[in-house]
Amino acid sequence: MRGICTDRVRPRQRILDTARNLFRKYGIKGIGVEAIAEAADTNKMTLYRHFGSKDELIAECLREAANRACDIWKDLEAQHPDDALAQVRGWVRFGSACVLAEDRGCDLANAAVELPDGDHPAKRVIQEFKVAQRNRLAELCRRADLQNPDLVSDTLSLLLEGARVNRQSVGLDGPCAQFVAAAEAVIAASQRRTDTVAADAAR
Amino acid sequence: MRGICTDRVRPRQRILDTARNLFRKYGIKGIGVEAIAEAADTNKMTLYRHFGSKDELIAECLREAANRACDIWKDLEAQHPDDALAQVRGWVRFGSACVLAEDRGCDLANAAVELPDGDHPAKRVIQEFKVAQRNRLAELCRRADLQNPDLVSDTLSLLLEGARVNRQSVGLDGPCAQFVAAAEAVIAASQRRTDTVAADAAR
DNA sequence: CGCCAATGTTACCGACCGGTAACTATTCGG
DNA sequence: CCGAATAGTTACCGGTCGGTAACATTGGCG
Repeated sequence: MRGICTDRVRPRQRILDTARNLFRKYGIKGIGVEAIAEAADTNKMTLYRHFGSKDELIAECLREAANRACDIWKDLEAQHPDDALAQVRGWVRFGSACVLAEDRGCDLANAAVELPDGDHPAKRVIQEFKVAQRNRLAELCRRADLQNPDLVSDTLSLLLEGARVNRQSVGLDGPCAQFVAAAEAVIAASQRRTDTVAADAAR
Repeated sequence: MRGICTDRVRPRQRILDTARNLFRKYGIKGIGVEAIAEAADTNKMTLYRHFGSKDELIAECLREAANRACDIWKDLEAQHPDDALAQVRGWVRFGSACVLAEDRGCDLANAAVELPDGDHPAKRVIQEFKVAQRNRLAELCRRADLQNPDLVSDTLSLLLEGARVNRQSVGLDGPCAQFVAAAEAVIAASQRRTDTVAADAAR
């Protein structure tokens, strides 16, 4: 018995992966620790030995999701080395892929909505992650020689955050379908200093 | 005893108002029906006689919130009669006021995040509301003679949705602080056909 | 007044919640 | 091969959840 091939990973990691999926599927408050443990082919005691409480499990899940999400920046640099503008455009396309692929939005943002309690251990994780992402994108926009880089990066952040949350309300046919077009227009409008780019951006 | 002056409203309305506040404060899944009934100076039975279930109470709350939110359009028309562009700008300022005033974002969008279950009676309410808002704003942008009115309205929608959800993760100092600037820039960029406005929009 | 509908009260249901205790079985490194 | 750490099992705790039954109380209206 037991799962077919999941046995090579230790319970701690199985629990984290399973919890992340179930939180996405049912909402953080919509799934209990026992169900998580069972779905991870283990038991409640082991879960509580690794994470002291459900709240800590939540926080650890988000920490992992945040680390995973931070890999973008390396990927972008790898795909477009020394081309900050192409990296900004890559960020947009990556964001679009997230919107299209995931029926649920950003785990961190969703958790912030689901956990209004300001003292929750997850809140610190969420805030630090979002601030870090914001700074990274702003830096990228600066290196891409865009006008008003801080305004552009915050605009792009808001567009993506809006697209990911709006998809959960309206679906794929809603405003989120315009995310790429909106983002590209913003980028184009703030790079007017170079001369030839305005034309292809209008398309 | 009893509340000081709340007795003039019938229990049904008291329950709706109280539920809306408590859902905001603790999250939909974070508060129980008994607590809602007691906070509304009534009891669980009365609640269940008016709304058949917690899920129906949630849906009814959102229906009311949606109706309340629809009053904007009349207000905008009243404040800037026959000036669609001013109404678009008014929409932006109203959105900004929401972001600044409420620590929690749009009740409907939050509910969509908190209730991943696709069969929940609230889902239909949320979707219809968001679609209606989108159409209204798009129509306004069309009447304001903006270029690409559909793209502009969706961009503005995404910006506001992003600002309201991002505020819950990062707080008021995050990207949401740039909502007005971002929105104004988008509007300005899409009204280049008239000649004099570009200057004041640059500020 | 007397009737009826709306409300309030109390007690209860089964299910599940997050969390713990005590004990056993497994694994793995020295 | 032994000992220690890790993992699994079972049973349990008090509390809360959404939801219901039966009955008592109120209040408005003909």
